[in-house]
Amino acid sequence: MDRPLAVFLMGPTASGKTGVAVELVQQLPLEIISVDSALVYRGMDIGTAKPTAEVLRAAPHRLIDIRDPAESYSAAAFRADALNEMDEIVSRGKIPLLVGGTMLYFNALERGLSALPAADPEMRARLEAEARRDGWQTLHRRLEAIDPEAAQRIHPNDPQRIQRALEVYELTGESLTALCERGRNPAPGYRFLKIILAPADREYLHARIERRFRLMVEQGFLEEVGALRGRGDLHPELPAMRAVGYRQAWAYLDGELAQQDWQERAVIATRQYAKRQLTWLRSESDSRWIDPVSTTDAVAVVKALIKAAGAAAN
RNA sequence: GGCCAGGUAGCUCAGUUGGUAGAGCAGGGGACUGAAAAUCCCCGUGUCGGCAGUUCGAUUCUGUCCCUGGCCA
Repeated sequence: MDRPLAVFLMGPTASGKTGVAVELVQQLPLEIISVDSALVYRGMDIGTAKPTAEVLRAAPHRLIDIRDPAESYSAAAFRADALNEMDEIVSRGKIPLLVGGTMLYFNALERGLSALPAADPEMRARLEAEARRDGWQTLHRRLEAIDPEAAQRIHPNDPQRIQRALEVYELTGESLTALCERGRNPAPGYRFLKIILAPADREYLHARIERRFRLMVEQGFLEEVGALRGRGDLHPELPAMRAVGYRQAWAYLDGELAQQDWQERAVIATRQYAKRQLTWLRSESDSRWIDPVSTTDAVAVVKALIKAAGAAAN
């Protein structure tokens, strides 16, 4: 028997992915898995444009609300979780529909990750402290001695990657480059149908982003962030609180951003996020692009693609 | 109406002792292996408000007009 089909529905933020996915599950034997690093967090609903409870009842999404905002998630955790969910869906005779905008997660799922150690909060804190004392440039020079290739690849101004490369070495005694050269996870036992939903017109996307953000504010986005902040155990450095919009709202509540500024900054951050997503999407070769603007019925097109891919299996 | 301060990149501004100008932000392109809605890298020609004058040469000096803000009537 052939490998089971799994469908990717990828796209930048505010491209209408959720709407299409919700319609699809009502018409085809699909089950949705969310591919989104922010939707995993409970209590982050408005600012992440999480589907409403009502929508989720009609079209359940897996891998939503699986973490507290104080926790972190990761590409590796996503890969494992997604593969579990996919197997489960297939065992019930359905097709997994992976919908989202976190391209690293799609990438990790499809192409796998190398055998690297998980993030180690203590090690990171230590490296952070060293960086505060000596500067990241110094740590970058240290990386150069340990792993010249990684140092070549990683810019001296990129603290996150310098930290990760050093963390990997400290934890394993082997360089990031050496570990990566040993390859990645074997390809998952699925056939992937990769669909990209993205408007070609950037102006149009920007307008949608802006409109959607205003809606979020009307729906009480600021109150949502206020409640999170009011918990007392969260802080702006957490992965969850660094999310687009949340970061700016938090800064406003802290008095670091003027009232008239935080909203504009949040919209700007969203646009820039969409741009990064599009950069990633452009490098996807074996995908089918659908422009929701010029396509009269995107749902019908996607549906036909899935049917064709399903038929190809038999 | 008078006086003052401005009019330079999409925005906020710097600057040119006269040799046609550059930052931040925005925007665009790119990278991406356990934080990824993250973290980084690269990209700056614009009648220097209009017209006229002085000058080899004016965005820079002069005149005038227009526009914006403030103060005074």
